[in-house]
Amino acid sequence: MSSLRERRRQRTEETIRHAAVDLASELGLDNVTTDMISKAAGISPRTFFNYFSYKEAAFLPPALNFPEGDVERFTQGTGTLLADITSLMKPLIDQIGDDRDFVRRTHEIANANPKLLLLRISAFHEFEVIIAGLIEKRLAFNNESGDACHMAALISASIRRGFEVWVTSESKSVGRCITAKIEAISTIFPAR
Amino acid sequence: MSSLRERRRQRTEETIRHAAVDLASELGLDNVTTDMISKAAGISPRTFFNYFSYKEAAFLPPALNFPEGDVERFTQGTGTLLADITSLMKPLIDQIGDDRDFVRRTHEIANANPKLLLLRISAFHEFEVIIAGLIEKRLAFNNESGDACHMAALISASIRRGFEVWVTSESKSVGRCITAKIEAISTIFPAR
DNA sequence: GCAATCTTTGCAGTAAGTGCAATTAAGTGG
DNA sequence: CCACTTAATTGCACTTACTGCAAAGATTGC
Repeated sequence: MSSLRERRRQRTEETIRHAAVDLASELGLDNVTTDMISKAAGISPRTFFNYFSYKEAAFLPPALNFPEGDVERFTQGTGTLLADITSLMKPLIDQIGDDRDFVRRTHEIANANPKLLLLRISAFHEFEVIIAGLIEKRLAFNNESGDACHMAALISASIRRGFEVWVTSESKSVGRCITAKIEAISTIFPAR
Repeated sequence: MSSLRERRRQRTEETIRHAAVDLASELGLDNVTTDMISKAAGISPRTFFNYFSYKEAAFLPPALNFPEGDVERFTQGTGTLLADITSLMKPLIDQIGDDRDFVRRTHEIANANPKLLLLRISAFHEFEVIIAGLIEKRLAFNNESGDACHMAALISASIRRGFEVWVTSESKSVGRCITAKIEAISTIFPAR
């Protein structure tokens, strides 16, 4: 479909994000206003709210999406649950990208700001609910029993921790940090 | 220590809470302002913020506290983990109280309001972090191994679901709903 | 290059939340 | 009962987030 328009839009969004994070890294989120961000990004204050429906949204990662078909592949999968979850996560993890420094700075900003931290936490929770739904579908498809909600809780907790390890350390890639934590589940959770 | 002062304070807080919930049940949280709540509660708009640091706080349950000594009893406990968790939860559950209708109304308000829902979710998450800390201590005390974080994820998910069942159904008590969900963990989680 | 469509912007307005200083109420010690 | 301390309530002015609307500017498809 569109092209110039869409690219401009994405570029502007990036510009705003970076202006926001730069300012908040320096001054703390509480001392940064949407006016300051707008000025730094070279847009009008009103335009900020065309891109982000609330101030904090500029500091949150953009929504991740499963690629076409991956969801079906998972819900109808026949491998072990943990292996199939790991495959399902791979493309999502790739969307997090390689800009580790930027992610880390947003993480630091969030850790210093209760409101933003809360938004991150609830994003993880929403994710957990989605996973629970997928596992439920999968169990039904395979005529298996089990508490999808519990499994999702374990998986989501693992991913959250893997992500945290990645952000606060230097070495391994996101993918390796997260898959390591997911694998660790199998020690207390019967393989399926 | 104080007496009249403290009782007055608690009474005012209750009055505000009820005024807030009454209005929001009727009109939806978005259509209720702090000015409206203040007027309904018979206080000045400024006083509202002496009691609640943000509007939504008036719709959240007051913080629950473990009774003196219960934490130590748990971290040094020798029963099965799930049984001891259940005992630890009992007094907290009692603090939720018997005013099921009121709780249900706050629940309905939250379900219709993303911002409030998010605050509830993160309250559960904070709770999960606390539980993880306690389990970690307990494992260390008993020289046992295990991933406290995973166990806490399971327990917190169970409590959350038990609570939800209670709120959305009619029959059983909070305590029974929650303990039932905690017990269900043992089917996928080795007893300790 | 014209018409439809989307984006940006300015402006005016609502409501949340804060800091401060004055007033009023409660607790305490004599 | 009276001073004195301490806490609670309030009014006021102010900042900031966020919205609706309508006008102006840019993009696109034809």
